[in-house]
Amino acid sequence: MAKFYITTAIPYVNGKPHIGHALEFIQADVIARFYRQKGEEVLLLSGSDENALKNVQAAEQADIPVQEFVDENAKLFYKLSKALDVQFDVFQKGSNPKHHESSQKLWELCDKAGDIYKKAYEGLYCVGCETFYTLDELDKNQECYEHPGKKLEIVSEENYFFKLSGYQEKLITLVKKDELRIIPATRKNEVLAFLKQPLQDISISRSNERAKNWGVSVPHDDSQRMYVWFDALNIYQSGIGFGNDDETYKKWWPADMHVIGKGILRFHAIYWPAFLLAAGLALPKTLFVHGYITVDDQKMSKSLGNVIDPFELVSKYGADAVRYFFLREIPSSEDGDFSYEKFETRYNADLAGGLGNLVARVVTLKERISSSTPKQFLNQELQALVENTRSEIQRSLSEFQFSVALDKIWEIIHFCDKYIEKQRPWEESDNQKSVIENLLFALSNLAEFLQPFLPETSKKIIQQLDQGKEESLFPRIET
RNA sequence: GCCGGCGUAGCUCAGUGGUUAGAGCAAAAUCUUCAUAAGGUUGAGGUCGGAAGUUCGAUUCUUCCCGCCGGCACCA
Repeated sequence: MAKFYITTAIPYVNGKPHIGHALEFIQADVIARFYRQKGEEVLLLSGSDENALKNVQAAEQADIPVQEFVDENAKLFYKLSKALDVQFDVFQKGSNPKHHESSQKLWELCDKAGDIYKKAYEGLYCVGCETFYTLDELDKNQECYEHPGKKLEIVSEENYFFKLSGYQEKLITLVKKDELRIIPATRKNEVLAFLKQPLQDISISRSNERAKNWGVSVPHDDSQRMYVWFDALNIYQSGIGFGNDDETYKKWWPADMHVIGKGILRFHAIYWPAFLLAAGLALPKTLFVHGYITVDDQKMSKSLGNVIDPFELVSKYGADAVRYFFLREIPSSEDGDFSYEKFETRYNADLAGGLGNLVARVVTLKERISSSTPKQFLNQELQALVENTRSEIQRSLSEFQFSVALDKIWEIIHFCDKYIEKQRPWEESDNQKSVIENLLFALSNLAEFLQPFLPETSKKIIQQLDQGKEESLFPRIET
């Protein structure tokens, strides 16, 4: 049996999840469910990046112990996956001691390869933010935006560096040859454009003081903690046993796919493969990069007050409606826009009037005849359409075009509506029974196709075909 | 500034060197009642961002211009 290991990005948990996280969870879940349905052995991993300094700062502000703070927030992310019917097989926390050990192992492998060295790092440090800034991140007075009027200090600190510069050519080759496949092509081009400039070595540790004694300790040096990205990326490995369970690790690594947002492309396309190359480990096969979601065509932000709470969406419309909207309306690898108006229009047109209504009318028609769902089609046209849809789903999902796949599935719905109109199976006739049976079989195929996208709805359709009419799948929203 | 992408019906987008440029949604008319006042049918709606060029012929290729978006490292 083929294995398929897929991950979401590892969100840093200094706040609550927003709909961007929901989008990514849903996309990854659909792919995982699709492969699972095909019979492959699938593992879907997510987790929480808990070792970032930002977590410490956010915890301080909330006046909560750091561990407690990240535990609470991580729980919310996990809860979101449940709310969305997203099935994580592993949820690896960055504060898990096994993860710490695992990251130390990765560090030691890189060190053994001679790719880690110590060097003084000098930069502009804002005491207020407790962060280093580069000049272009500062305002015209060379002060940070959070703390105007406060001069930045030049701080120098000994850190460990990773010889990223040594991997330039290898990375270019890997990306060019699609050995590290990056989807969509525009993101691949961006990486290649970036790799045209000479790579600089990167700092991969912080002083304990600056890290506030939080995060993974550097092996054999108690005075330093790992730079958060070094360990965060390794959650992809630590969650499947790297450093503590060789058998499990060997079974799943390398990752077949990392699903990530466009903002963290460089870490995944350059740093991560370089760390793995240094450590002599296999590389992930594919990076799928999605865009960001705007709300009413504006960037989501706390200050604008337009942040959409995914939990609220789910409790208002249901998990499958939320899944449907994000998969159908947000272009899978570009930015997309959310608005309640778009959501409700989509919902009423496709879910209430389309799918839900079709199921209701067919299930009612079924009660007119004594029949159960047949095992095959009698109508050739319908059969051809369904078979064609099966291959179209396969094709479009291999290119992560969720929207196209759903569009193809909806063609079956439109066909069935027309078929009913034309055949008038509510009237008694010689072919009444066969028409209804065709529809029943069409719906059972529909349920199969919908399973990765709308798992709960898929289940309900099968149930209604079996047990007769129940409550509406998607009650119409009055606007 | 440099690099890349985009600009097609009211909205979201598809598409092709060649006869009348497509889909869905929204809006209109009409048919129907099995169904969630849902569904079917039909019609309307576009100088395919602007200008020039290549060509027998360009929305599709080239150049320029205008507008929008993304990327340009140690920040998660």
